[in-house]
Amino acid sequence: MEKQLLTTTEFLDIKKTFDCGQCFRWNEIPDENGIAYSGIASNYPAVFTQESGNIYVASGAPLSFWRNYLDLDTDYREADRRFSEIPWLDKCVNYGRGIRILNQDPWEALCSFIISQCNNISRIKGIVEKFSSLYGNPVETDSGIFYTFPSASVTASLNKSDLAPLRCGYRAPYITAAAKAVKSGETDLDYLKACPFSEAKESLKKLPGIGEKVANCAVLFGLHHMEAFPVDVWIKRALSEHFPKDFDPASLGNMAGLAQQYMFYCERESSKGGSE
DNA sequence: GAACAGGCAACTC
DNA sequence: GAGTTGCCTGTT
Repeated sequence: MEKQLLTTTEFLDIKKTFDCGQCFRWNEIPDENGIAYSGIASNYPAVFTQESGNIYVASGAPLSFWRNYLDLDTDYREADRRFSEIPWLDKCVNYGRGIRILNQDPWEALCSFIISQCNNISRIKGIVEKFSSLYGNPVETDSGIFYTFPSASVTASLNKSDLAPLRCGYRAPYITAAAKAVKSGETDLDYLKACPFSEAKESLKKLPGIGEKVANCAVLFGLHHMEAFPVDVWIKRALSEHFPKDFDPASLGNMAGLAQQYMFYCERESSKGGSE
Protein backbone atom coordinates (compact mmCIF):
# COMPACT_ATOMS: atom_id res chain seq x y z
CA MET A 1 0.00 0.00 0.00
CA GLU A 2 1.37 3.37 -0.99
CA LYS A 3 2.09 5.89 1.71
CA GLN A 4 0.59 9.33 1.48
CA LEU A 5 1.58 12.58 3.14
CA LEU A 6 -0.96 13.28 5.89
CA THR A 7 0.43 16.24 7.81
CA THR A 8 3.55 17.48 9.58
CA THR A 9 4.91 17.09 13.07
CA GLU A 10 3.79 20.62 13.82
CA PHE A 11 0.24 19.27 14.06
CA LEU A 12 0.65 15.63 15.00
CA ASP A 13 3.00 13.52 17.05
CA ILE A 14 2.10 9.88 16.48
CA LYS A 15 4.06 8.54 19.41
CA LYS A 16 2.40 10.84 21.92
CA THR A 17 -1.03 10.42 20.36
CA PHE A 18 -0.99 6.63 20.18
CA ASP A 19 0.76 6.11 23.52
CA CYS A 20 -1.19 8.48 25.73
CA GLY A 21 -3.77 5.95 26.86
CA GLN A 22 -6.75 6.97 24.74
CA CYS A 23 -6.49 4.06 22.29
CA PHE A 24 -5.38 0.46 22.49
CA ARG A 25 -4.89 -0.83 18.96
CA TRP A 26 -1.78 1.00 17.77
CA ASN A 27 1.69 -0.42 18.28
CA GLU A 28 5.12 0.91 17.51
CA ILE A 29 6.94 -1.07 14.84
CA PRO A 30 10.58 -0.89 13.74
CA ASP A 31 11.34 1.70 11.09
CA GLU A 32 14.64 2.56 9.46
CA ASN A 33 13.99 6.23 8.92
CA GLY A 34 11.98 7.32 11.93
CA ILE A 35 9.03 6.32 14.07
CA ALA A 36 6.28 4.01 12.85
CA TYR A 37 3.01 2.67 14.26
CA SER A 38 0.69 0.05 12.84
CA GLY A 39 -2.84 -0.74 13.84
CA ILE A 40 -6.45 -0.57 12.75
CA ALA A 41 -9.33 1.90 13.01
CA SER A 42 -12.82 0.86 11.91
CA ASN A 43 -12.19 -1.40 8.87
CA TYR A 44 -8.90 0.19 7.96
CA PRO A 45 -5.53 -1.22 8.93
CA ALA A 46 -2.80 1.38 8.54
CA VAL A 47 0.85 2.15 9.05
CA PHE A 48 1.84 5.66 10.17
CA THR A 49 5.40 6.85 9.76
CA GLN A 50 7.02 9.98 11.06
CA GLU A 51 10.18 11.04 9.27
CA SER A 52 11.93 14.39 8.79
CA GLY A 53 9.02 16.41 10.07
CA ASN A 54 6.40 14.70 7.93
CA ILE A 55 3.68 12.22 8.84
CA TYR A 56 2.71 9.62 6.27
CA VAL A 57 -0.05 7.05 6.29
CA ALA A 58 -0.36 3.88 4.26
CA SER A 59 -3.85 2.41 4.25
CA GLY A 60 -6.88 1.65 2.15
CA ALA A 61 -8.78 4.58 3.58
CA PRO A 62 -8.95 8.05 2.05
CA LEU A 63 -6.89 10.78 3.70
CA SER A 64 -10.10 12.44 4.80
CA PHE A 65 -10.81 9.44 7.03
CA TRP A 66 -7.51 9.85 8.83
CA ARG A 67 -7.80 13.62 9.03
CA ASN A 68 -11.06 13.09 10.86
CA TYR A 69 -9.74 10.21 12.97
CA LEU A 70 -6.82 12.33 14.11
CA ASP A 71 -8.96 15.45 14.52
CA LEU A 72 -6.63 17.35 12.20
CA ASP A 73 -9.30 19.76 11.08
CA THR A 74 -9.64 21.16 14.59
CA ASP A 75 -7.19 23.89 15.47
CA TYR A 76 -5.72 23.27 18.92
CA ARG A 77 -3.53 26.37 18.98
CA GLU A 78 -6.04 28.68 20.64
CA ALA A 79 -6.64 26.14 23.41
CA ASP A 80 -2.88 25.65 23.78
CA ARG A 81 -2.47 29.39 24.28
CA ARG A 82 -5.19 29.46 26.92
CA PHE A 83 -3.75 26.48 28.79
CA SER A 84 -0.30 28.03 28.69
CA GLU A 85 -1.48 30.84 30.95
CA ILE A 86 -2.06 28.35 33.77
CA PRO A 87 0.95 27.51 35.96
CA TRP A 88 2.29 23.97 35.45
CA LEU A 89 -0.25 23.31 32.68
CA ASP A 90 1.99 25.47 30.47
CA LYS A 91 4.71 22.88 30.99
CA CYS A 92 2.32 20.05 30.04
CA VAL A 93 1.31 21.85 26.85
CA ASN A 94 4.92 22.17 25.75
CA TYR A 95 5.57 18.58 26.67
CA GLY A 96 2.45 17.13 25.06
CA ARG A 97 2.08 19.31 21.98
CA GLY A 98 1.22 17.12 19.00
CA ILE A 99 -1.26 14.94 20.89
CA ARG A 100 -4.58 14.72 19.09
CA ILE A 101 -7.87 13.62 20.63
CA LEU A 102 -8.87 10.78 18.32
CA ASN A 103 -12.28 10.35 16.74
CA GLN A 104 -12.57 6.68 17.59
CA ASP A 105 -15.51 4.42 16.95
CA PRO A 106 -17.96 5.13 19.79
CA TRP A 107 -18.74 1.52 20.59
CA GLU A 108 -15.08 0.50 20.50
CA ALA A 109 -14.16 3.29 22.90
CA LEU A 110 -17.03 2.48 25.26
CA CYS A 111 -16.17 -1.20 25.33
CA SER A 112 -12.42 -0.61 25.64
CA PHE A 113 -12.82 1.68 28.62
CA ILE A 114 -15.13 -0.78 30.36
CA ILE A 115 -12.24 -3.23 30.05
CA SER A 116 -9.79 -0.59 31.27
CA GLN A 117 -11.01 -0.41 34.84
CA CYS A 118 -8.42 -1.66 37.30
CA ASN A 119 -6.18 -2.76 34.43
CA ASN A 120 -2.94 -1.45 33.01
CA ILE A 121 -2.49 -0.47 29.38
CA SER A 122 -0.59 -3.54 28.26
CA ARG A 123 -3.22 -5.84 29.70
CA ILE A 124 -6.04 -3.78 28.20
CA LYS A 125 -4.33 -4.00 24.82
CA GLY A 126 -4.01 -7.76 25.18
CA ILE A 127 -7.67 -8.21 26.02
CA VAL A 128 -8.84 -5.92 23.19
CA GLU A 129 -6.59 -7.70 20.69
CA LYS A 130 -7.82 -11.13 21.79
CA PHE A 131 -11.42 -9.96 21.65
CA SER A 132 -10.94 -8.64 18.11
CA SER A 133 -9.16 -11.73 16.86
CA LEU A 134 -11.95 -13.93 18.20
CA TYR A 135 -15.04 -11.95 17.20
CA GLY A 136 -13.93 -9.23 14.78
CA ASN A 137 -13.55 -9.53 11.01
CA PRO A 138 -10.16 -10.32 9.53
CA VAL A 139 -8.69 -7.79 7.12
CA GLU A 140 -5.66 -8.93 5.17
CA THR A 141 -2.76 -6.61 4.45
CA ASP A 142 0.82 -6.83 3.19
CA SER A 143 2.02 -6.92 6.77
CA GLY A 144 -0.41 -9.53 8.09
CA ILE A 145 -4.00 -9.95 9.19
CA PHE A 146 -5.69 -7.28 11.28
CA TYR A 147 -9.03 -7.77 13.00
CA THR A 148 -11.78 -5.19 13.26
CA PHE A 149 -13.20 -4.46 16.69
CA PRO A 150 -16.24 -6.72 17.26
CA SER A 151 -19.51 -4.90 16.64
CA ALA A 152 -22.02 -4.28 19.42
CA SER A 153 -24.46 -6.65 17.70
CA VAL A 154 -21.98 -9.51 17.62
CA THR A 155 -20.92 -8.76 21.18
CA ALA A 156 -24.52 -8.74 22.38
CA SER A 157 -24.91 -12.32 21.23
CA LEU A 158 -21.90 -13.59 23.19
CA ASN A 159 -22.39 -15.45 26.43
CA LYS A 160 -20.23 -15.86 29.48
CA SER A 161 -18.20 -18.75 28.09
CA ASP A 162 -17.65 -16.91 24.79
CA LEU A 163 -16.01 -14.09 26.73
CA ALA A 164 -14.09 -16.35 29.10
CA PRO A 165 -10.96 -16.51 26.89
CA LEU A 166 -10.56 -12.75 27.32
CA ARG A 167 -9.87 -13.27 31.03
CA CYS A 168 -11.47 -9.95 31.77
CA GLY A 169 -13.18 -11.22 34.89
CA TYR A 170 -15.97 -9.22 36.48
CA ARG A 171 -15.98 -6.78 33.56
CA ALA A 172 -17.45 -9.37 31.14
CA PRO A 173 -21.10 -8.86 32.15
CA TYR A 174 -20.60 -5.08 31.83
CA ILE A 175 -19.46 -5.58 28.24
CA THR A 176 -22.45 -7.74 27.42
CA ALA A 177 -24.91 -5.33 29.04
CA ALA A 178 -23.46 -2.34 27.15
CA ALA A 179 -23.53 -4.29 23.87
CA LYS A 180 -27.19 -5.19 24.37
CA ALA A 181 -28.10 -1.61 25.20
CA VAL A 182 -26.34 -0.36 22.06
CA LYS A 183 -27.80 -3.05 19.85
CA SER A 184 -31.35 -2.47 21.05
CA GLY A 185 -31.02 1.28 20.57
CA GLU A 186 -31.68 1.89 24.27
CA THR A 187 -28.23 3.48 24.22
CA ASP A 188 -28.03 5.46 20.99
CA LEU A 189 -24.38 6.36 20.52
CA ASP A 190 -25.07 8.55 17.48
CA TYR A 191 -27.54 10.56 19.51
CA LEU A 192 -25.14 10.76 22.45
CA LYS A 193 -22.46 12.11 20.15
CA ALA A 194 -24.74 14.91 19.02
CA CYS A 195 -26.32 15.75 22.38
CA PRO A 196 -24.73 17.87 25.14
CA PHE A 197 -21.73 16.48 26.97
CA SER A 198 -23.29 16.04 30.39
CA GLU A 199 -26.38 14.37 28.98
CA ALA A 200 -24.18 11.87 27.13
CA LYS A 201 -22.09 11.17 30.21
CA GLU A 202 -25.07 10.74 32.53
CA SER A 203 -26.75 8.46 30.02
CA LEU A 204 -23.73 6.14 29.86
CA LYS A 205 -23.47 6.09 33.66
CA LYS A 206 -26.84 4.34 33.79
CA LEU A 207 -25.21 1.24 32.31
CA PRO A 208 -23.87 -1.28 34.83
CA GLY A 209 -20.16 -1.00 35.57
CA ILE A 210 -19.89 2.47 34.08
CA GLY A 211 -19.10 5.19 36.57
CA GLU A 212 -17.68 8.68 36.38
CA LYS A 213 -14.23 7.74 35.05
CA VAL A 214 -15.24 5.25 32.36
CA ALA A 215 -18.13 7.46 31.23
CA ASN A 216 -15.81 10.44 30.88
CA CYS A 217 -13.33 8.41 28.84
CA ALA A 218 -16.00 6.94 26.57
CA VAL A 219 -17.54 10.36 26.03
CA LEU A 220 -14.19 12.08 25.33
CA PHE A 221 -12.45 9.42 23.27
CA GLY A 222 -15.48 7.85 21.57
CA LEU A 223 -18.02 10.65 21.28
CA HIS A 224 -15.58 13.56 20.98
CA HIS A 225 -17.13 15.68 23.70
CA MET A 226 -13.98 17.70 24.25
CA GLU A 227 -15.10 19.22 27.54
CA ALA A 228 -14.93 15.82 29.26
CA PHE A 229 -12.16 15.56 31.83
CA PRO A 230 -11.53 11.98 33.01
CA VAL A 231 -9.87 11.87 36.42
CA ASP A 232 -7.79 8.76 37.05
CA VAL A 233 -4.99 8.20 39.54
CA TRP A 234 -2.46 10.08 37.38
CA ILE A 235 -4.66 13.11 36.95
CA LYS A 236 -5.63 13.00 40.61
CA ARG A 237 -1.96 13.11 41.51
CA ALA A 238 -1.27 15.95 39.07
CA LEU A 239 -4.18 17.97 40.45
CA SER A 240 -3.17 17.49 44.06
CA GLU A 241 0.52 18.20 43.48
CA HIS A 242 0.44 21.06 41.01
CA PHE A 243 -2.89 22.87 41.27
CA PRO A 244 -4.67 24.89 43.95
CA LYS A 245 -6.96 22.81 46.13
CA ASP A 246 -10.06 24.53 44.82
CA PHE A 247 -9.07 24.22 41.15
CA ASP A 248 -12.05 23.16 39.04
CA PRO A 249 -11.14 21.32 35.80
CA ALA A 250 -14.43 22.54 34.32
CA SER A 251 -12.83 25.98 34.28
CA LEU A 252 -10.62 24.69 31.45
CA GLY A 253 -13.65 25.06 29.23
CA ASN A 254 -14.77 23.37 26.03
CA MET A 255 -11.34 21.82 25.36
CA ALA A 256 -10.73 20.49 28.87
CA GLY A 257 -10.21 16.98 27.51
CA LEU A 258 -7.17 18.15 25.57
CA ALA A 259 -5.69 19.64 28.72
CA GLN A 260 -6.36 16.32 30.45
CA GLN A 261 -4.36 14.47 27.82
CA TYR A 262 -1.45 16.91 28.11
CA MET A 263 -1.49 16.52 31.88
CA PHE A 264 -1.80 12.75 31.70
CA TYR A 265 1.04 12.40 29.25
CA CYS A 266 3.26 14.77 31.21
CA GLU A 267 2.58 13.17 34.58
CA ARG A 268 3.08 9.66 33.27
CA GLU A 269 6.19 10.36 31.22
CA SER A 270 7.89 12.30 33.98
CA SER A 271 7.31 9.37 36.33
CA LYS A 272 9.19 7.11 33.93
CA GLY A 273 12.96 7.39 33.76
CA GLY A 274 13.38 6.12 37.29
CA SER A 275 11.17 3.12 37.81
CA GLU A 276 10.22 1.89 34.35
C1' DG B 1 0.89 -15.85 49.64
C1' DA B 2 -0.58 -11.08 50.20
C1' DA B 3 -1.18 -6.74 48.23
C1' DC B 4 -2.32 -4.11 44.58
C1' DA B 5 -4.05 -2.14 39.93
C1' DG B 6 -5.68 4.00 35.10
C1' DG B 7 -12.87 1.44 38.71
C1' DC B 8 -17.67 0.43 40.13
C1' DA B 9 -21.38 -0.42 43.23
C1' DA B 10 -23.26 -1.69 47.41
C1' DC B 11 -22.95 -0.94 51.87
C1' DT B 12 -21.73 1.37 56.12
C1' DC B 13 -21.80 5.06 59.21
C1' DG C 1 -21.43 12.39 51.52
C1' DA C 2 -17.18 10.25 52.98
C1' DG C 3 -15.12 5.90 53.82
C1' DT C 4 -14.82 0.72 53.19
C1' DT C 5 -15.07 -3.60 50.74
C1' DG C 6 -15.63 -7.27 47.16
C1' DC C 7 -15.01 -8.13 42.56
C1' DC C 8 -11.76 -11.38 38.19
C1' DT C 9 -7.25 -11.64 36.89
C1' DG C 10 -2.37 -10.87 36.46
C1' DT C 11 1.79 -9.10 38.37
C1' DT C 12 5.08 -8.20 42.02
